[in-house]
Amino acid sequence: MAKTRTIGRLAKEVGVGVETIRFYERKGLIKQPRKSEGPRHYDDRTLASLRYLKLAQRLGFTLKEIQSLQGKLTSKQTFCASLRAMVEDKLVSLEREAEAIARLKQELSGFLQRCRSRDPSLPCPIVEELANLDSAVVAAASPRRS
Amino acid sequence: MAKTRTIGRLAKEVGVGVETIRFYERKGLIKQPRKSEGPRHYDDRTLASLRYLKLAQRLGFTLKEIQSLQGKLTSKQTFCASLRAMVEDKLVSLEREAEAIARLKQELSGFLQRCRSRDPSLPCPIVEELANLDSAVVAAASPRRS
DNA sequence: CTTGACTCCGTACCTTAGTACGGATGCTAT
DNA sequence: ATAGCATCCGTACTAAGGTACGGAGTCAAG
Repeated sequence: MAKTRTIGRLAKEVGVGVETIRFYERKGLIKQPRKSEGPRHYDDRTLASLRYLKLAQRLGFTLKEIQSLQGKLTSKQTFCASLRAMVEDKLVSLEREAEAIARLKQELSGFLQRCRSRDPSLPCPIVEELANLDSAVVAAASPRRS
Repeated sequence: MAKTRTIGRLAKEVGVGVETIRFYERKGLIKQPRKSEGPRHYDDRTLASLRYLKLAQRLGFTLKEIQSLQGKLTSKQTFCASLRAMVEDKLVSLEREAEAIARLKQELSGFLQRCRSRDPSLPCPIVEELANLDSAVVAAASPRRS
């Protein structure tokens, strides 16, 4: 039940690299087993911590956020409240991100639309548009000295 | 018409820092005016290049993409084609990003839902869920030595 | 004539999440 | 006993897009 493993096996079990585990240790995200003459041995708690970390990461939390949440682990109550607050914040910021992406998609689609639905005998309107904006670009595109 | 300005005024006109302009110069994104005894003078072309760069950035292009597009500036034709290809790629990746964000929102909402709609006398189900996953976390939350 | 603002230039630093390197030592299988 | 991995540990590097710092020179106003 209380299995232990070396860092290499732990890495394989969690699906990360050995260097990644060392990196998490340095960051204080997981604890390092005490030194004991030769290779360190990682217990099930550390394995679980790592899995938890990876889950949180998959849910969009940064390592910093995960760490600050670990700092809230004084009681289940405060942990639950902090976790909920964090998830709520994350949802808000995801909403904002989604909106920004939608706006960009709109803008780029319009761009393409104008480019595709042009008179093929005329130059691309987008290029012309940029041309007005950026005479340097145009000069480079059709070199004629100024 | 052919106004010139020092780096500080250029920065203000475009709304970036002086250091940022130097950074773009080092990256080869805008050209540096030739040295002329004392402060360099930036012309309207450079101003336009910067505005163009900032527009492209606002549309979600990285500096690297912007640079590679500048490399395509041999003719309006190839420029137009490259630009269109890039915008199309960007739309595809935005679509993927939007989907990923939607999935995350789903997952996090479900999380909150389960946490909110619980029997208030029982412990938070999410915390319990994490508990099963991470005995180390729980041990830290309600310390009782193992 | 000196203070303050501006410029020039190189270099270092920041964030995020790792990855890579290199030498020393330890473990394992033949 | 020795070849060949694995581990330990510190340091440096990556991408992206800048930001900051330090010293030196220049310019205009008061």
